[in-house]
Amino acid sequence: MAIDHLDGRIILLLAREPRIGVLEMSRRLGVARGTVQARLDRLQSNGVIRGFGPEVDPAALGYPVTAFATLQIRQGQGADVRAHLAGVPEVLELHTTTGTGDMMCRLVARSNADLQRVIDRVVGFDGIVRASTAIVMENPVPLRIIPLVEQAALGE
Amino acid sequence: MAIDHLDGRIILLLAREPRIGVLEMSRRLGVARGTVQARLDRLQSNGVIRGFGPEVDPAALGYPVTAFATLQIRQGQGADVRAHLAGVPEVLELHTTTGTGDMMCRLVARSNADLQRVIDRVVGFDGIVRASTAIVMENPVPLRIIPLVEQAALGE
DNA sequence: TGTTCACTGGGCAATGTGTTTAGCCGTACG
DNA sequence: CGTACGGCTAAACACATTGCCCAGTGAACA
Repeated sequence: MAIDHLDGRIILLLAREPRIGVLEMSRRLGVARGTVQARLDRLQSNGVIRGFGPEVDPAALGYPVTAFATLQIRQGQGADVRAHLAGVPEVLELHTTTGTGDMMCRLVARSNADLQRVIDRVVGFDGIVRASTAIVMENPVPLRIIPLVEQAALGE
Repeated sequence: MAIDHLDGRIILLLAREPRIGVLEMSRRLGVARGTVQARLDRLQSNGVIRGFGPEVDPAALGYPVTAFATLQIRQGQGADVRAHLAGVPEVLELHTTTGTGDMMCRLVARSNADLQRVIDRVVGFDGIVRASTAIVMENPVPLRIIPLVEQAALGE
């Protein structure tokens, strides 16, 4: 579960040049091909590397507006609300949280006007008592993992 | 910028089996290899597909706790705060938003106790006036893009 | 001491890649 | 009405990479 320095370098290399092959990696890292292959297999079966899915940009798909919505749920309706939200394509992510809200989700929309439609669809469900939305203006730090990988690879 | 049905199928296929090659894709989709190659190149230069970086699970790396923090920033300190937060490895993501808070970030930590350390580090900066944190308990809908791709591919 | 494990370095056949070619077809445009 | 263009197909080629095998080595450990 803990990763060592070589694992870290493999992930970092993969993050920088995803299309790179195992052979080229072994050359760059100065280790045998079999080693890289074994490490990669282990990282994947460990669950450290979940996959290599394409990173799709919602904005390029025509959904340039992102927002976060905090939802308050009627007691005992949690499961229904989850199923409802999972059925809305514009809901990219959903978490249940502690704090003032009960759930928090990430939404995208085609425009600010379209966001209204999305929100209506999200909250137009019986189990949801209240929603408060924050529209994202800028994204100074896009979702990243590399600094954490570096930390984990060095620290351990 | 808009994607058609074939683009959608390529992305979907890639999302399901990321390690698949261009040749195998062309076989499954029933089109020529050159077509798939051309589409993929276009999707990437379009920015629709940003890359194929490995998806790393913070939990498997030893950071099982996720939280969202809403930050209030002292006027005019935005740039400094961004730089500060970008330097914290446990800050996975940062947005500036409308609404009650000025910024919103996603944090990870090794434990609830460790989260305290992370938050202290995050808010231990002059430009940050106030922070309120919501700890994630469950993640019923992990970050996803496929439903949106399907929608974009069919609707357009 | 003996065993296990990770890594090395090599070899092999099979497969995929990058790239180019030519031909086909529908469409937009002069 | 004809033509030029863009997207797709199909095939070819040299080349690199993959998946898989093996034997040997060194370190950790019982």
